[in-house]
Amino acid sequence: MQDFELENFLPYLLNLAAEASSLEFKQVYKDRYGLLRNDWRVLFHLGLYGNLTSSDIAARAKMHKTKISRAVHRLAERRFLTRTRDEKDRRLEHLQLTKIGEAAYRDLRNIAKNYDAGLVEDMSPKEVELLKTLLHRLAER
Amino acid sequence: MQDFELENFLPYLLNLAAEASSLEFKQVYKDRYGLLRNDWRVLFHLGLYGNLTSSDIAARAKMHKTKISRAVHRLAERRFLTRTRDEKDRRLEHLQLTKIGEAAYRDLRNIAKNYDAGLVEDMSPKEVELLKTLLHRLAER
DNA sequence: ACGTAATAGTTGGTTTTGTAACTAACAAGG
DNA sequence: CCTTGTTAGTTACAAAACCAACTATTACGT
Repeated sequence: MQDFELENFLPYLLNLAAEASSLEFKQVYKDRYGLLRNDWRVLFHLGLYGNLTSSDIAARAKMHKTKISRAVHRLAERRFLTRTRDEKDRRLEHLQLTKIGEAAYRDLRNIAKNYDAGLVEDMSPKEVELLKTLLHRLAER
Repeated sequence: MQDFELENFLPYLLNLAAEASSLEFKQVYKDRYGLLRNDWRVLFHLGLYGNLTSSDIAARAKMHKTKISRAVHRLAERRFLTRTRDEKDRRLEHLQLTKIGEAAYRDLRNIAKNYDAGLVEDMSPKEVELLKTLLHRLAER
Protein backbone atom coordinates (compact mmCIF):
# COMPACT_ATOMS: atom_id res chain seq x y z
CA MET A 1 0.00 0.00 0.00
CA GLN A 2 3.08 2.20 -0.01
CA ASP A 3 2.95 2.51 -3.80
CA PHE A 4 1.94 6.12 -3.90
CA GLU A 5 4.09 8.56 -5.80
CA LEU A 6 3.57 12.20 -5.05
CA GLU A 7 5.19 13.32 -8.30
CA ASN A 8 2.61 11.38 -10.23
CA PHE A 9 -0.39 12.56 -8.27
CA LEU A 10 -2.17 14.53 -10.95
CA PRO A 11 -3.40 17.52 -8.93
CA TYR A 12 0.12 17.98 -7.60
CA LEU A 13 1.84 17.45 -10.92
CA LEU A 14 -0.58 19.75 -12.69
CA ASN A 15 0.09 22.46 -10.14
CA LEU A 16 3.82 22.15 -10.59
CA ALA A 17 3.54 22.26 -14.35
CA ALA A 18 1.12 25.17 -14.27
CA GLU A 19 3.29 27.16 -11.94
CA ALA A 20 6.51 26.48 -13.81
CA SER A 21 5.02 27.22 -17.19
CA SER A 22 3.39 30.45 -16.02
CA LEU A 23 6.46 31.91 -14.40
CA GLU A 24 8.15 33.53 -17.37
CA PHE A 25 4.96 34.91 -18.80
CA LYS A 26 4.05 36.31 -15.42
CA GLN A 27 7.30 38.25 -15.34
CA VAL A 28 6.30 39.92 -18.58
CA TYR A 29 2.81 41.09 -17.73
CA LYS A 30 3.88 41.97 -14.22
CA ASP A 31 7.11 43.80 -14.95
CA ARG A 32 6.10 45.38 -18.21
CA TYR A 33 2.53 46.37 -17.38
CA GLY A 34 2.16 45.97 -13.62
CA LEU A 35 -0.68 43.50 -14.07
CA LEU A 36 -1.79 40.63 -11.85
CA ARG A 37 -2.95 37.26 -13.07
CA ASN A 38 -6.61 38.20 -13.00
CA ASP A 39 -5.85 41.47 -14.73
CA TRP A 40 -4.33 39.94 -17.81
CA ARG A 41 -7.11 37.40 -17.99
CA VAL A 42 -9.72 40.12 -18.08
CA LEU A 43 -7.59 42.09 -20.51
CA PHE A 44 -7.37 39.11 -22.84
CA HIS A 45 -11.09 38.44 -22.71
CA LEU A 46 -11.82 41.99 -23.70
CA GLY A 47 -9.14 41.95 -26.36
CA LEU A 48 -10.45 38.75 -27.84
CA TYR A 49 -14.18 39.23 -27.58
CA GLY A 50 -14.61 43.01 -27.49
CA ASN A 51 -17.24 44.86 -25.53
CA LEU A 52 -18.29 42.71 -22.56
CA THR A 53 -19.77 43.14 -19.11
CA SER A 54 -18.22 41.79 -15.94
CA SER A 55 -20.80 39.03 -15.87
CA ASP A 56 -19.98 38.02 -19.41
CA ILE A 57 -16.37 37.66 -18.40
CA ALA A 58 -17.30 35.78 -15.26
CA ALA A 59 -19.25 33.28 -17.33
CA ARG A 60 -16.60 32.84 -20.00
CA ALA A 61 -13.59 32.79 -17.73
CA LYS A 62 -15.21 30.99 -14.82
CA MET A 63 -13.77 33.64 -12.55
CA HIS A 64 -15.56 34.82 -9.42
CA LYS A 65 -17.18 38.20 -9.77
CA THR A 66 -15.12 39.76 -6.99
CA LYS A 67 -11.92 38.91 -8.80
CA ILE A 68 -13.29 40.52 -11.90
CA SER A 69 -14.52 43.56 -10.04
CA ARG A 70 -11.04 44.19 -8.70
CA ALA A 71 -9.29 43.41 -11.97
CA VAL A 72 -11.60 45.83 -13.79
CA HIS A 73 -10.92 48.45 -11.16
CA ARG A 74 -7.18 48.12 -11.60
CA LEU A 75 -7.40 48.13 -15.39
CA ALA A 76 -9.62 51.21 -15.33
CA GLU A 77 -7.16 52.97 -13.04
CA ARG A 78 -4.42 52.42 -15.58
CA ARG A 79 -6.71 53.66 -18.36
CA PHE A 80 -6.66 50.25 -20.02
CA LEU A 81 -10.43 50.17 -20.31
CA THR A 82 -13.54 52.34 -20.11
CA ARG A 83 -16.77 51.52 -18.32
CA THR A 84 -20.12 52.65 -19.66
CA ARG A 85 -23.52 52.03 -18.08
CA ASP A 86 -26.13 50.30 -20.13
CA GLU A 87 -29.03 52.69 -20.75
CA LYS A 88 -31.66 49.97 -20.74
CA ASP A 89 -30.48 48.05 -17.72
CA ARG A 90 -28.56 50.37 -15.49
CA ARG A 91 -27.07 47.55 -13.47
CA LEU A 92 -24.90 46.56 -16.41
CA GLU A 93 -21.60 48.10 -17.25
CA HIS A 94 -20.02 47.64 -20.65
CA LEU A 95 -16.28 47.32 -20.64
CA GLN A 96 -14.10 48.25 -23.56
CA LEU A 97 -10.38 48.48 -24.04
CA THR A 98 -8.87 51.89 -24.68
CA LYS A 99 -6.09 52.42 -27.21
CA ILE A 100 -3.65 51.85 -24.40
CA GLY A 101 -5.39 48.67 -23.34
CA GLU A 102 -5.56 47.46 -26.92
CA ALA A 103 -1.86 48.07 -27.39
CA ALA A 104 -1.02 46.21 -24.20
CA TYR A 105 -3.28 43.37 -25.19
CA ARG A 106 -1.74 43.01 -28.63
CA ASP A 107 1.75 43.14 -27.24
CA LEU A 108 0.99 40.51 -24.61
CA ARG A 109 -0.90 38.34 -27.05
CA ASN A 110 2.10 38.17 -29.33
CA ILE A 111 4.36 37.38 -26.46
CA ALA A 112 1.94 34.70 -25.30
CA LYS A 113 1.93 33.12 -28.73
CA ASN A 114 5.67 32.93 -28.92
CA TYR A 115 5.93 31.81 -25.36
CA ASP A 116 3.42 29.05 -25.93
CA ALA A 117 5.30 27.89 -29.01
CA GLY A 118 8.46 27.68 -26.91
CA LEU A 119 6.75 25.55 -24.31
CA VAL A 120 5.79 22.87 -26.80
CA GLU A 121 8.77 23.09 -29.13
CA ASP A 122 10.15 19.74 -28.06
CA MET A 123 6.81 17.97 -28.41
CA SER A 124 5.37 16.49 -31.57
CA PRO A 125 2.13 17.99 -32.95
CA LYS A 126 0.32 14.79 -31.98
CA GLU A 127 1.60 15.07 -28.44
CA VAL A 128 0.58 18.69 -28.15
CA GLU A 129 -2.88 17.90 -29.42
CA LEU A 130 -3.38 15.04 -27.02
CA LEU A 131 -2.01 17.07 -24.13
CA LYS A 132 -4.43 19.89 -24.75
CA THR A 133 -7.35 17.54 -25.22
CA LEU A 134 -6.68 15.82 -21.93
CA LEU A 135 -6.15 19.10 -20.12
CA HIS A 136 -9.43 20.40 -21.47
CA ARG A 137 -11.14 17.30 -20.21
CA LEU A 138 -9.63 17.73 -16.76
CA ALA A 139 -10.55 21.40 -16.70
CA GLU A 140 -14.17 20.59 -17.51
CA ARG A 141 -15.03 18.81 -14.30
CA MET B 1 -2.56 37.79 -36.43
CA GLN B 2 -5.83 37.36 -34.55
CA ASP B 3 -5.37 33.60 -34.39
CA PHE B 4 -4.74 33.39 -30.68
CA GLU B 5 -6.91 31.12 -28.60
CA LEU B 6 -6.88 31.74 -24.91
CA GLU B 7 -8.25 28.29 -24.10
CA ASN B 8 -5.27 26.74 -25.81
CA PHE B 9 -2.65 28.94 -24.21
CA LEU B 10 -0.81 26.37 -22.19
CA PRO B 11 -0.14 28.34 -18.98
CA TYR B 12 -3.81 29.27 -18.86
CA LEU B 13 -5.08 25.81 -19.70
CA LEU B 14 -2.74 24.22 -17.20
CA ASN B 15 -3.97 26.54 -14.50
CA LEU B 16 -7.58 25.72 -15.24
CA ALA B 17 -6.89 22.00 -15.22
CA ALA B 18 -4.82 22.21 -12.06
CA GLU B 19 -7.44 24.21 -10.23
CA ALA B 20 -10.34 22.04 -11.33
CA SER B 21 -8.56 18.80 -10.55
CA SER B 22 -7.44 19.99 -7.11
CA LEU B 23 -10.81 21.19 -5.93
CA GLU B 24 -12.32 17.98 -4.64
CA PHE B 25 -9.15 16.83 -2.96
CA LYS B 26 -8.81 20.21 -1.32
CA GLN B 27 -12.22 19.80 0.26
CA VAL B 28 -11.03 16.60 1.87
CA TYR B 29 -7.82 17.75 3.49
CA LYS B 30 -9.37 21.06 4.41
CA ASP B 31 -12.67 19.86 5.84
CA ARG B 32 -11.45 16.64 7.37
CA TYR B 33 -8.12 17.80 8.80
CA GLY B 34 -8.16 21.58 8.62
CA LEU B 35 -5.05 21.61 6.45
CA LEU B 36 -3.90 24.08 3.84
CA ARG B 37 -2.27 23.21 0.54
CA ASN B 38 1.23 23.63 1.89
CA ASP B 39 0.36 21.63 4.98
CA TRP B 40 -0.63 18.50 3.12
CA ARG B 41 2.39 18.79 0.88
CA VAL B 42 4.71 18.81 3.87
CA LEU B 43 2.69 16.04 5.49
CA PHE B 44 3.05 13.88 2.40
CA HIS B 45 6.75 14.47 2.12
CA LEU B 46 7.25 13.35 5.68
CA GLY B 47 4.90 10.42 5.23
CA LEU B 48 6.69 9.29 2.11
CA TYR B 49 10.30 9.92 2.99
CA GLY B 50 10.33 9.80 6.78
CA ASN B 51 12.54 11.92 8.99
CA LEU B 52 13.44 15.10 7.11
CA THR B 53 14.48 18.67 7.86
CA SER B 54 12.72 21.73 6.52
CA SER B 55 15.52 22.25 4.04
CA ASP B 56 15.21 18.71 2.78
CA ILE B 57 11.57 19.35 2.11
CA ALA B 58 12.31 22.68 0.49
CA ALA B 59 14.72 20.97 -1.89
CA ARG B 60 12.44 18.08 -2.72
CA ALA B 61 9.20 20.01 -2.97
CA LYS B 62 10.65 23.19 -4.45
CA MET B 63 8.71 25.13 -1.85
CA HIS B 64 9.99 28.36 -0.36
CA LYS B 65 11.29 28.00 3.18
CA THR B 66 8.81 30.45 4.66
CA LYS B 67 5.93 28.36 3.38
CA ILE B 68 7.49 25.31 4.96
CA SER B 69 8.22 27.09 8.22
CA ARG B 70 4.58 28.02 8.58
CA ALA B 71 3.26 24.66 7.43
CA VAL B 72 5.51 22.92 9.95
CA HIS B 73 4.30 25.29 12.64
CA ARG B 74 0.67 24.46 11.91
CA LEU B 75 1.33 20.74 11.73
CA ALA B 76 3.22 20.82 15.04
CA GLU B 77 0.37 22.73 16.66
CA ARG B 78 -2.01 19.95 15.68
CA ARG B 79 0.45 17.37 17.00
CA PHE B 80 0.92 15.92 13.54
CA LEU B 81 4.71 16.06 13.83
CA THR B 82 7.54 16.47 16.30
CA ARG B 83 10.63 18.64 15.91
CA THR B 84 13.98 17.60 17.33
CA ARG B 85 17.23 19.53 17.12
CA ASP B 86 20.20 17.89 15.53
CA GLU B 87 22.96 17.42 18.15
CA LYS B 88 25.78 17.86 15.71
CA ASP B 89 24.43 20.86 13.83
CA ARG B 90 22.08 22.74 16.07
CA ARG B 91 20.62 24.76 13.21
CA LEU B 92 18.92 21.66 11.88
CA GLU B 93 15.59 20.41 13.05
CA HIS B 94 14.46 16.88 12.29
CA LEU B 95 10.79 16.53 11.60
CA GLN B 96 8.88 13.35 12.14
CA LEU B 97 5.22 12.46 11.97
CA THR B 98 3.48 11.45 15.16
CA LYS B 99 0.95 8.60 15.27
CA ILE B 100 -1.72 11.16 14.60
CA GLY B 101 0.21 12.59 11.67
CA GLU B 102 0.88 9.12 10.30
CA ALA B 103 -2.78 8.22 10.48
CA ALA B 104 -3.80 11.42 8.73
CA TYR B 105 -1.18 10.85 6.09
CA ARG B 106 -2.26 7.28 5.40
CA ASP B 107 -5.88 8.29 5.21
CA LEU B 108 -5.16 11.14 2.81
CA ARG B 109 -2.79 9.05 0.74
CA ASN B 110 -5.48 6.47 0.14
CA ILE B 111 -7.96 9.13 -0.76
CA ALA B 112 -5.42 10.69 -3.10
CA LYS B 113 -4.83 7.38 -4.82
CA ASN B 114 -8.50 6.78 -5.42
CA TYR B 115 -9.04 10.35 -6.43
CA ASP B 116 -6.20 10.19 -8.92
CA ALA B 117 -7.58 7.00 -10.38
CA GLY B 118 -10.91 8.74 -10.88
CA LEU B 119 -9.29 11.63 -12.70
CA VAL B 120 -7.78 9.40 -15.33
CA GLU B 121 -10.46 6.74 -15.55
CA ASP B 122 -11.58 7.80 -18.99
CA MET B 123 -8.07 7.90 -20.38
CA SER B 124 -6.12 5.00 -21.79
CA PRO B 125 -2.93 3.90 -20.00
CA LYS B 126 -0.91 5.21 -22.93
CA GLU B 127 -2.60 8.57 -22.67
CA VAL B 128 -2.01 8.80 -18.95
CA GLU B 129 1.62 7.96 -19.39
CA LEU B 130 2.16 10.54 -22.09
CA LEU B 131 0.25 13.15 -20.12
CA LYS B 132 2.42 12.66 -17.07
CA THR B 133 5.60 12.61 -19.09
CA LEU B 134 4.75 15.88 -20.76
CA LEU B 135 3.68 17.48 -17.49
CA HIS B 136 6.95 16.42 -15.89
CA ARG B 137 8.82 18.00 -18.74
CA LEU B 138 6.88 21.23 -18.35
CA ALA B 139 7.40 21.22 -14.61
CA GLU B 140 11.15 20.84 -15.02
CA ARG B 141 11.83 24.20 -16.59
C1' DA C 1 41.66 32.04 16.31
C1' DC C 2 39.05 35.63 13.97
C1' DG C 3 36.45 38.01 10.74
C1' DT C 4 33.48 37.07 6.87
C1' DA C 5 30.42 34.37 4.48
C1' DA C 6 26.95 30.82 4.21
C1' DT C 7 23.06 28.04 5.97
C1' DA C 8 18.69 26.81 8.80
C1' DG C 9 14.81 28.55 10.08
C1' DT C 10 11.63 32.47 11.79
C1' DT C 11 9.26 36.90 11.87
C1' DG C 12 7.11 41.34 10.14
C1' DG C 13 4.85 44.13 7.01
C1' DT C 14 2.61 44.50 2.70
C1' DT C 15 -0.24 42.40 -1.11
C1' DT C 16 -3.68 39.22 -2.69
C1' DT C 17 -7.21 36.24 -2.18
C1' DG C 18 -11.56 34.32 -0.33
C1' DT C 19 -15.96 34.62 1.60
C1' DA C 20 -19.88 36.78 2.84
C1' DA C 21 -22.57 40.59 3.34
C1' DC C 22 -24.00 44.60 1.09
C1' DT C 23 -26.23 48.31 -2.39
C1' DA C 24 -28.61 49.31 -6.46
C1' DA C 25 -31.49 48.11 -10.20
C1' DC C 26 -34.67 45.20 -12.51
C1' DA C 27 -38.41 41.22 -12.78
C1' DA C 28 -42.52 38.90 -11.77
C1' DG C 29 -46.76 37.66 -9.42
C1' DG C 30 -50.61 39.12 -7.19
C1' DC D 1 -48.31 49.51 -7.86
C1' DC D 2 -46.30 46.79 -4.01
C1' DT D 3 -43.97 42.85 -2.11
C1' DT D 4 -40.64 39.37 -2.93
C1' DG D 5 -37.02 37.52 -5.43
C1' DT D 6 -32.97 37.95 -8.76
C1' DT D 7 -29.12 39.82 -10.86
C1' DA D 8 -24.94 43.14 -11.41
C1' DG D 9 -21.43 44.71 -9.21
C1' DT D 10 -18.87 46.52 -4.86
C1' DT D 11 -17.04 46.50 -0.23
C1' DA D 12 -15.30 44.77 4.23
C1' DC D 13 -12.94 41.65 7.01
C1' DA D 14 -10.36 37.59 7.72
C1' DA D 15 -7.14 34.18 5.83
C1' DA D 16 -3.17 33.33 3.16
C1' DA D 17 0.88 34.39 0.14
C1' DC D 18 5.02 37.20 -0.79
C1' DC D 19 9.20 39.23 0.03
C1' DA D 20 12.65 41.05 2.77
C1' DA D 21 14.99 41.42 6.85
C1' DC D 22 16.22 39.07 10.95
C1' DT D 23 18.52 35.54 14.61
C1' DA D 24 21.26 31.74 15.52
C1' DT D 25 24.62 28.57 14.23
C1' DT D 26 28.24 26.59 11.47
C1' DA D 27 31.96 26.84 7.71
C1' DC D 28 35.87 28.77 5.65
C1' DG D 29 39.96 31.55 4.41
C1' DT D 30 43.84 33.73 6.10
